[in-house]
Amino acid sequence: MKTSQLLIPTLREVPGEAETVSHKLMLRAGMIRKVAAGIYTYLPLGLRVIRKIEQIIREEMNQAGAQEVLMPMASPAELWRETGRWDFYGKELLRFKDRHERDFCLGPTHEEVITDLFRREVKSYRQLPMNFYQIQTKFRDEIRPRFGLMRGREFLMKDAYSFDRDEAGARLNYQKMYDAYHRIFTRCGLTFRAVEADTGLIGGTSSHEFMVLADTGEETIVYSDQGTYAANVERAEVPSPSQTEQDAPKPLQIVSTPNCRSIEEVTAFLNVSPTRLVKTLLYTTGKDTVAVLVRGDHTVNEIKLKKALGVTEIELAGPATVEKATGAPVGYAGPIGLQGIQIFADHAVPALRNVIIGANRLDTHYIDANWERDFKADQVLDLRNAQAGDPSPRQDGNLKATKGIEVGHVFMLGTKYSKAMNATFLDPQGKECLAVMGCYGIGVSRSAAASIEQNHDDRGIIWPFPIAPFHVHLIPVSQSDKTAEATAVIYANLVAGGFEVLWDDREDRAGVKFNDADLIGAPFQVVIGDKGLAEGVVEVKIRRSGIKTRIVPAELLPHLRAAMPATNPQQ
RNA sequence: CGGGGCGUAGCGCAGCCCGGUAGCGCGCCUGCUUUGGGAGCAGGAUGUCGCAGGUUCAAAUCCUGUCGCCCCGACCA
Repeated sequence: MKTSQLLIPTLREVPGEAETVSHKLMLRAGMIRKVAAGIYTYLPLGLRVIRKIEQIIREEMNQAGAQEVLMPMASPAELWRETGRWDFYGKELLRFKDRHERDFCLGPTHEEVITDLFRREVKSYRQLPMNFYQIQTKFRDEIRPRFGLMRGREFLMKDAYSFDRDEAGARLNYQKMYDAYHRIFTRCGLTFRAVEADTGLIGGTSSHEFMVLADTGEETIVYSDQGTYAANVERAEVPSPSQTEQDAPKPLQIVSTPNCRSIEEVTAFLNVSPTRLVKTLLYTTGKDTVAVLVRGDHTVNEIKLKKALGVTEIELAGPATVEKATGAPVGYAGPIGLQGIQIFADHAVPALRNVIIGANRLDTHYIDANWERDFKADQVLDLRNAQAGDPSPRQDGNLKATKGIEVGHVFMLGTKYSKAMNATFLDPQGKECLAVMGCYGIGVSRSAAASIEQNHDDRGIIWPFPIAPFHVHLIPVSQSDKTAEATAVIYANLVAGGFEVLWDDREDRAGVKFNDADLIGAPFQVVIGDKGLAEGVVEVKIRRSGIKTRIVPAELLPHLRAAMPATNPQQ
């Protein structure tokens, strides 16, 4: 295809709205343009990448026995009320009324719609298992859309839903999807890792996330340095300490700690390590206030805390609440003498001896406080985030931490939705049984962005071959008939050879074309000019390595085919 | 929603503090030259200064309101 037939508005300067590499490069390469916050138009180059990823997904989903459907974007409130998610989903669910004042929403996910289809149309165990998927635009009214396609409000997602006769069947489907996801992301040229994950708003019994490893990722994942354990920190279990500190308890003392509100200030003032402190954080659940104790160098895992409290919303208490509960300003809360509120302690806390804690009084802390003797908690649980250096919960070494971008998520749903919506089938005995479900998502547009995060340099994008918008960027650098003719012949040959070729037929200078080609990131560049042709050669550049090879046009096709592996990232 | 910031030409920005009728770079258009890594010269077009009120002889500039966008936190493919 010629560039003159395509809208590819490359940008020399970086638009001010972009922060991350993928966002900047997608805008600069003319792949996307913003329409509203978190809402984008895909221009021809962007769409071609999306279609490539979709195609890989389709092939692997079909291969894994799933069937493609397409559900509506808008769905009626009744379905969502059946599962309770009309209320539970919150503001992220974009709602509207039709002309008859009936409530609708734009689908953020489609469990309700597919389960409704299933219960209407599937009656017998003979029809099971079934796995439906679609590739469709989702809408989630994100609190804060950002990073371009990375976190849009409108985005493309592949979602699949499996229905099985029993748990064992559901596990089999889950495994099939898990394996298919591995193949999909591998084919997309992504470096990724599957990790244990929290189930969030979708619910269900267990899940894995597929994380593209990138420093700009919004998720933190931990993995064992010797074994196979890997999990999102949201989810990662922290084993209870294997032993208690053996130091002899010293007498409790009260000390003045002027202007020491933070862990940093207290540790600096008293010249101790943060591990010697226990911090007391106050959370509100909307109606109650609770105190949470964690070691000074640990952080509270709010998901674990929510589960412990059996609530869906918690918030760090504001200054007024803290003062009311502790009688002191923020920074001096402690468990000793704390009246009328429940105290939760992370299980690292009881193993400590002679710790420093807030005294519920301005500019004052206790030192050498001891568990049981001086303070205790109503409950002791795993309440903190795992961090690098912690022992793996599978006893297979220690944890390391890294950042990831969530591009896929597989869930075992169990009967959560089939029960709520009465999605049943008849078993061989004629008995009504609930379908056992699973659901499986892939962020299609996010995967494109994630790939750029992993595959770029300071000149632009470096597409892995399978998802590149074009395979070859043809660059005629001389404005002569000779070059024009040679380019036309080479273009025809490459296309006949199965390559997707972008032919830069603009009358721009060579430098402009070279720069745009590097920015757009096709795996191969083929440069054709009078100088080379005089010697009977054209120049092939591999975008990833930058290696240039002079080659006779007749050898071009076999040369490119042989060089294809060099265009992909090494795993 | 809480905290911070920004809306001036297609893009990136200056001008605002201290009101006097809008500018720079890139891009775009025309011509000539140039043509293998973002060309040179000459000429040209483009703005209801986000929107609405208010103050003033006069508002991009001061005041009030409002909308949009970006960044930091809670949500998620």
